[in-house]
Amino acid sequence: MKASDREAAPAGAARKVPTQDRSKQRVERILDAAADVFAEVGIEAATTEAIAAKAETSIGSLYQFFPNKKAIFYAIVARYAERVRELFDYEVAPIAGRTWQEQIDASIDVLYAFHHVDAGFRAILRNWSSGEFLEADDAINREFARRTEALLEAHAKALPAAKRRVVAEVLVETVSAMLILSARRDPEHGKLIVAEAKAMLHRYLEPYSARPRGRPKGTGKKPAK
Amino acid sequence: MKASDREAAPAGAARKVPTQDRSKQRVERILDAAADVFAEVGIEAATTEAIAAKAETSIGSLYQFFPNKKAIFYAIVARYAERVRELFDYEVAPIAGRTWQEQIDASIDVLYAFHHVDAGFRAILRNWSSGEFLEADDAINREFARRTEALLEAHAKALPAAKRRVVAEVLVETVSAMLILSARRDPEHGKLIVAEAKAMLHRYLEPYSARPRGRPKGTGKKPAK
DNA sequence: GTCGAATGTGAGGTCGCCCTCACGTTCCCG
DNA sequence: CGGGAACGTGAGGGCGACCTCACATTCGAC
Repeated sequence: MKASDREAAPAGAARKVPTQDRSKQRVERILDAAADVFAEVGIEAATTEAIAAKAETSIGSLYQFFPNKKAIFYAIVARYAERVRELFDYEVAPIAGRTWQEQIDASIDVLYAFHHVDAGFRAILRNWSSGEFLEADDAINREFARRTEALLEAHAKALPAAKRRVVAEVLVETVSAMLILSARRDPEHGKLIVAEAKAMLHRYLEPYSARPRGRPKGTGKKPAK
Repeated sequence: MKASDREAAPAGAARKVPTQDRSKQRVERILDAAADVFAEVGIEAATTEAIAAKAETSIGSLYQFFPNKKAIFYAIVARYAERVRELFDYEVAPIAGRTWQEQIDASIDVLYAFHHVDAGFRAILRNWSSGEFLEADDAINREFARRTEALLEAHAKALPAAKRRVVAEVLVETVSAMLILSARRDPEHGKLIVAEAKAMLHRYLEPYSARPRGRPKGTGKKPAK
């Protein structure tokens, strides 16, 4: 990807949309391969030839469905964003009977597993370079943050509405950073990091949490204020 | 920078070292220009021609002192690492009479200012792509973490030695993430983020801090354990 | 002032990468 | 089974980026 591509096709310019099953699968294979290649060598250094090769198809096919490399990138981002949305809606949604600490821990565990299942994900999510791509990263995290705000509204009764946005941003960005850090270390140490991150967030959010007095689980210590 | 550069000169291969003042200044100008260009368009998309143009010199001169683009990149990383070391040694070092909370706040403020003074810094520090460059980023943060460990040893008496490394890593990575996030937002909102980050770290570190009982500033609540 | 070394220059060689296009293959509908 | 549409292929055009090299300029010691 060269600097001069800056003004290339907007996102998914005029191209065939696959109608047959065969080609739908091919498109999926291309996306999978692209995610792998991006993760391995970086987005800019990834070549369409390498992607096609890994997808076991020809460049011609690749360019039949994607107008250019950028479009492939954005298609992957869209796919990830969709997965993240689903994850949030089905896995991170609050479960009745959980304490908010358990809720946090469970959410982090879910995201941790997601990061580790799809090696491309964590690479794509953060490890790109120029401003244009950072936009996409930020967009995903903003979406995260928006949904986190909703969770805060439900759970963190002691948190004034005006501060919700900042707190949500800080939370999302911290969790992202911790998961990425943890993925960079060996699994054992990575788990320590995740555990420590959980502890940090517990202590951070404690003053914001609604505190129905006299919970049986409580340690007996009083809330900070 | 193409994928095939992977095996290029190790870092600073055989090249003239500047002996005259004129050329020393030129090398500095090239590094400054390169930092700017990297920050603007990303590392991979940056071209040696653009760097030379911004440094108001010719490509020929550039290649007289640097064997290839990678070498320029690593020279910048080394320069930044050096500045960060100095920052840590002279600005983040503990000051007698400060509470540990004040120490944290002051350190973050110093790093915040550093990030904002040198626009290239924050861009370089995180926004690069392929694995090779991530190495360099991680290396800098490991160095940060090592020095933070030393600070923890001095300040966080309640923190067992075995946990120091994880805590230092979590701290460094969190601060990095928060500063980068804050730089992505407009300055006003950015300051809110920094303030919130400080609050988070205060609460996080509280149980680890040495707690000479009966401090006048204390809220009276007992540490979590 | 003289001369050799250090430094500066930029047109152009070379190469890798993006993407096209003309042609071959598979699918599907009646 | 026939024909048209969808799909698949890969050699190669074109372009831009890295880096070289032959030559020009400046520096500094004597």
